[in-house]
Amino acid sequence: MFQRIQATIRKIPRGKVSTYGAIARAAGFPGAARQVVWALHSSNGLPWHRVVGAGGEIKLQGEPALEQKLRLESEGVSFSGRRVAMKQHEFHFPSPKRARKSGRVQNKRRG
DNA sequence: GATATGACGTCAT
DNA sequence: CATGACGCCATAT
Repeated sequence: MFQRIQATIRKIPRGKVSTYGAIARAAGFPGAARQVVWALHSSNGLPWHRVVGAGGEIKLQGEPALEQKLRLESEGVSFSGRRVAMKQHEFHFPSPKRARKSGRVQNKRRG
């Protein structure tokens, strides 16, 4: 479980951020945003600072909140007041769509 | 099993 | 935008 979530969090590249819900979904646990938190609590080498709340809002408080903002800015992430510029840094996880190995296109329907 | 907790998300006021 | 309420799920006691 956490292993899956942690792996998902690690996929977040630098200069990008994601939300608890999105991570949970990408990990395969829609609605398990709280579990993402637990995964973060696990003292691992996870890029926790790249995880923010819905709308790019930093859910931390006090010093940790400042730390995350500092770390993100250090990666080139811009802020809109006290929130992350999601429109520029929201990381979209790769959809689990069956990848076509031979560059084969999917059944394209006449449009 | 029940209760309490937690870096959440969404809706209603 | 701020506050209140509910839903969600694993963990700890």
